[in-house]
Amino acid sequence: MTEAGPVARSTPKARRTRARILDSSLLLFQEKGFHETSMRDIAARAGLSLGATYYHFRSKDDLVFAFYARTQEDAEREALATLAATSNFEERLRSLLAMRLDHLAVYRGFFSVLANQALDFNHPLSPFGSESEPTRERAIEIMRRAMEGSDLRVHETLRPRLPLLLWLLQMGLIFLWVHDQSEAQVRTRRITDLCLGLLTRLLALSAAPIPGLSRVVSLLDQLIGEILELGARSGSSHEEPAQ
Amino acid sequence: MTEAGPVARSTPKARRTRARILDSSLLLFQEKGFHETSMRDIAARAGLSLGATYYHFRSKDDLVFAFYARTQEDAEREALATLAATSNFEERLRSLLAMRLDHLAVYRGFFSVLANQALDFNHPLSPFGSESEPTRERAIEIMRRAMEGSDLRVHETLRPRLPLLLWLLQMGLIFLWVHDQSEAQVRTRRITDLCLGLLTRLLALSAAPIPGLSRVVSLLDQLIGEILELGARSGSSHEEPAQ
DNA sequence: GTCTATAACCGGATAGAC
DNA sequence: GTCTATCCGGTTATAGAC
Repeated sequence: MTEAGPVARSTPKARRTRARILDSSLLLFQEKGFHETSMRDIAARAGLSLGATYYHFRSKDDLVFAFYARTQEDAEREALATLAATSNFEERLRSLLAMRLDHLAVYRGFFSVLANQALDFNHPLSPFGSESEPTRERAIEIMRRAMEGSDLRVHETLRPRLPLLLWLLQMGLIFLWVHDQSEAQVRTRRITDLCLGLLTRLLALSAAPIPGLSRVVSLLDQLIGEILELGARSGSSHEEPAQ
Repeated sequence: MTEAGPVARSTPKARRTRARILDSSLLLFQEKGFHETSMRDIAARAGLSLGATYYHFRSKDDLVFAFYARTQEDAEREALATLAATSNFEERLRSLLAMRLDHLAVYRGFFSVLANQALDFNHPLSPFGSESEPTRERAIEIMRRAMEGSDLRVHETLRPRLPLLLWLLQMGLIFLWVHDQSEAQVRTRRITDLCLGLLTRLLALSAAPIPGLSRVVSLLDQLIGEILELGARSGSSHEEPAQ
């Protein structure tokens, strides 16, 4: 697959034009929605021809992809600051999740379109797809940092899985938030709280001496492993750690 | 919103034409894939004009929807027979899940398209959306029957939630299966087994006298409740049981 | 080589005549 | 119920200006 981002190599002028197109499209998406905004609209708003727009962004989806990258960078900076505030794991996670949603709030309207294609792993736009890997890895790294040096208690088997799972939780919450029709998305806020309470209790329970539990933890660990391997070509469960 | 299924009210002739279009489209989807098949192709194969095709199916997606409903009816018959074979809950569920996948196997190739839009609750095609409610309710009812008269043990608070959750589990497995790149989708089979083992153990644990557990169960119950209410307009958590 | 504009193409969807 | 003609919007081809 070829370059995902810019078609043109970053000339100073090209960069400015690119930014202008992106800004125009985001405005239009907010005003009219994603589907309702045509590439012709975007080109017009940016004061360009349709062809020129396609010179800078290879597709309409590509605009969204560029937007992704832009917000992730912003979020990252704020996240690290948040972690310094407390070593309580639940608190850290709560801040992280709240911050992320606050950050995306302006775009919630057209974000729903993203959510649709998110689960198509092959779609270049998907946060789970290979094209998003760098962005995704950075987001997961944030979760690792949140665990690091916190008071988190959890069964040791699950610990290495946790950063990814926490990121998945975050994605899930974003997904719910996008679909949340309640006023000011209060429902998502309640759901987040419930999840946090549940999560910390379950993690704590996972470290407790309960008969039959180690089997459950082991099954869970295997399950996660299998699911992560789903996209790989072969069918055996034990393969060499291929790159 | 207007009628989802047939545009025309079932004239005997209309029904036959409709079936012919649906058959043609399924063949083409299997041969060439969903995206690669145009409505013009389908019309031609069915020996109709484009306009006539749109008279019977309001959109390309609607074809998939019709297909979905068709398989559901078949699956239902087989499911009830399966339940009679054993009263062991895990066994029942295992058969049900395996059967559903076997049933869909022929269409796995283009089913991935379904999976994409499945999570857009507003999309008429989504199994979670309001348009699919009748089909969905029937599928959930199957799960209720699987629990009924089985040896299932579970915390009483969770019992009423379970049919829906089991259906969700099934949907999740179908989703994974669609994306499963392993040979003959063996990975999905392993995942199904792991899920079943995990599920029965967790359900059993939920009924066990473990300190702190009732709080976890209650949180989980609330969480599920909130998520189910997500699409509703208002924001309070306690509303009258509206129709 | 960097950028822009015009004119198509293609496929989903609709209008309106018969 | 079925047709033909058309719209609309994402995308591509291409020609050429700076």
